[in-house]
Amino acid sequence: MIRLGRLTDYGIVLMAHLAGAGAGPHAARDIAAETQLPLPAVSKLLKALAREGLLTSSRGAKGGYQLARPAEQITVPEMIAALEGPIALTDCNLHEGACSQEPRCHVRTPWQRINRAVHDALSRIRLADLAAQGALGRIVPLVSLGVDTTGIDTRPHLTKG
Amino acid sequence: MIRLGRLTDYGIVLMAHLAGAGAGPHAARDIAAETQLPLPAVSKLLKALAREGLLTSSRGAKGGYQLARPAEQITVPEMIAALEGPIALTDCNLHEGACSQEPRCHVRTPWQRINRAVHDALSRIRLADLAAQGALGRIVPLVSLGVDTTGIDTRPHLTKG
DNA sequence: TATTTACAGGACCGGTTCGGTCCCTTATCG
DNA sequence: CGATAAGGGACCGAACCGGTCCTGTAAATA
Repeated sequence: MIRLGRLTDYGIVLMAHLAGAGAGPHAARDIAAETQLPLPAVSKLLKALAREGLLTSSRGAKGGYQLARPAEQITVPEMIAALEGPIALTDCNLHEGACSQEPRCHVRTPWQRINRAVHDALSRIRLADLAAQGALGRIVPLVSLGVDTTGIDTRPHLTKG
Repeated sequence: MIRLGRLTDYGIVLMAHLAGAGAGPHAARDIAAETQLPLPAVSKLLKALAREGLLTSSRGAKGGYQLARPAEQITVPEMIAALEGPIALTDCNLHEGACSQEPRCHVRTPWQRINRAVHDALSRIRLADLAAQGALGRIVPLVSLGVDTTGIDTRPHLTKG
């Protein structure tokens, strides 16, 4: 179902939290407490985000993490790429020659278009959009957003047989 | 990196193959041979696709599978949903109350928008587009499609530390 | 009607990945 | 110099996924 790893989800929550918080450095411990996420995971994620250049870190007492750029200049694919590597729905989009039958595959080129479509769609959403405090805690059913929910079954079907 | 399961990839290849092949029923055995995919996997996938209504099956001698609808009327999200369940990047997009901290989560609503963006982008691509024989075996570098390949690293970063 | 063909459904297994945790080192502030 | 906090790496258990096999059932043909 095209899932994102849970850690990646967490990571984006952390980024959104930092975007909403004040400017100074925020300690991993505090961030974990405020977002109610497990500290070790938060620590690992912040480290990765800093290594990839989305956050800046300062060590020592009074240290912590903060956004490397304003939230308006950070896109969703950037964050995903920082945590999971680049967006690639299939292997053959990534490694040339990963698939043994690339030469005879009719579907490879279209897959690249699909990949691009997803990437473009995500690129239009910026961190600032996620951090908007507007609907704090408001739970909106999918239907009201125009998402197609017909025939939704929730479970993968391959496992059924 | 937002991956699709390999079986799902296979499944779409199968669909594309059927879209390109003639109208009569095609046996799983033949399809496996023509696509060079392992028969057991092909069998499982065709079964699932038939159960979900994307293919029709006929049993017995001369039996096999064929598209339930013309390829122009089958979209990518339909196929993905048939094999992996509905498109949902995070759990909270699916099950109401799946996440313990839904009430205080600032990011849930934006995630739904992201999800919808992906879904819409994919909906514009139909099976007929994938089956187009035009560029048979042609390998096109990502760059020429306008895909952003800057700083691509290929590996997930979380595992690094 | 007997036989062959081919789908239907379920059970099973091994490997990989992922989520989660802990340790030690390094740098900064007071 | 001591307390604080990030940096980096190793490690483990559990879940998921890809892959395989076996038995049952329906249809067509001779």
